[in-house]
Amino acid sequence: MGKPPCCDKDGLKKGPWTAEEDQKLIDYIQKHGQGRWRILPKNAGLKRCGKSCRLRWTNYLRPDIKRGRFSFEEEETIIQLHCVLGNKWSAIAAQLPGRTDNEIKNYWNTHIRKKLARMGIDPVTHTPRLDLLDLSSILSSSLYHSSQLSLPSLLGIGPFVNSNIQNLVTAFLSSQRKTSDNTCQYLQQNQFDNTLVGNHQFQSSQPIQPSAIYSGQANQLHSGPIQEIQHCPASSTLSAPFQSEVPQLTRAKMEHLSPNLAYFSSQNSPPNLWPNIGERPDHLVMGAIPNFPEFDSIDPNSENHVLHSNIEQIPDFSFDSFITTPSSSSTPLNSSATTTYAICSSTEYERDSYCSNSLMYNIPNSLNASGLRM
DNA sequence: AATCAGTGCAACCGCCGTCCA
DNA sequence: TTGGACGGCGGTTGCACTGAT
Repeated sequence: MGKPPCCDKDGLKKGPWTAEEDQKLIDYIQKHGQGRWRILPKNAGLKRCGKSCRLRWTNYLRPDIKRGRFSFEEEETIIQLHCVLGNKWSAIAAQLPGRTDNEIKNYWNTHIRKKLARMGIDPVTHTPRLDLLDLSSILSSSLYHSSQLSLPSLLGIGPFVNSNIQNLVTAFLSSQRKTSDNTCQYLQQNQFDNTLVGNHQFQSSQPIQPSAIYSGQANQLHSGPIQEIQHCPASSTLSAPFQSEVPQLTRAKMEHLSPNLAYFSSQNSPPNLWPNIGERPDHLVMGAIPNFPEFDSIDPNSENHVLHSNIEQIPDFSFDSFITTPSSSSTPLNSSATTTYAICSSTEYERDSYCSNSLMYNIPNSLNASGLRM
């Protein structure tokens, strides 16, 4: 089936590379540069296929590769980006200088995924496993009787993604629906606002247990600063099919974000996409469409690097694309999954127990100080 | 000391998109 | 327009290593 592997050609070696082969490859690339992988092995005197040479170079021999254990911040970045991008390892790797997509992929599969699974979090959706939770009643109640439903939490990413990721999602949703209903726009703006305000609450008070979100307390989480929305019937905001799928909402298909996020990789000094939550930028006021995705300017005077964009430039996203398949998991949400999040420590053991701050509602200062990250 | 299961990671595989003649 | 070359990507495999028994 299909064309045979390139390495099946006679005489081509497979398997681990020897030091001699490595040196030949390094010497050749230093002399001639990379590329032209098809002819490289022949010219370099290697009995390898070009593809193997390219992989060896990009994943191992490249001089700018950072080896060794992933740092805490790198791990956080991976988790957060994966929450948005999914298995777009190359896009994630673009945000982690010196790390290859292969390395990140391996790290995810061997470390992070297992940790999340241990915690009862679906590593695919980044949400607690909801199988036994009757969210439909929660959500239908929220949709029809409350204006305080947080769209990010509805999407199932709220508790695990910092405010900017939530903003990205909200912005996309806003852009998708902005032309359909002015009153909906009003709602979306409030949702966006709520995200910020809500996170401020989180930061200034105790972290909210994710279990609160998923046990029907979501309405309480955003109480207070949130204004009542009187004019936007749920049906105009969420289509009927959407409502019908609400209990299965798990992960926003944010592959669409990749082109936009890829923008960051072209920057030498990536802007901080994860500003301090809770300190709402002045110009992100009611009535302002959330800025996304061009990120054409960064407020240099603010610790909160505000991302500007022109909403009109957002590509045509299908709202349906944000509604994805249900969780693949069948494990019910358990109590351990909801208590671990609040624990935060720097010890190795606890790190392995997955006390990543990325799972907290309040993003630590260290995250900002790291200069992250996209 | 021997065995075995679990883990981590480099390397491979197959598919896909882009480029260009 | 078409098809081959090329490179990138995500998924998977295989093996070396490690720790438990």
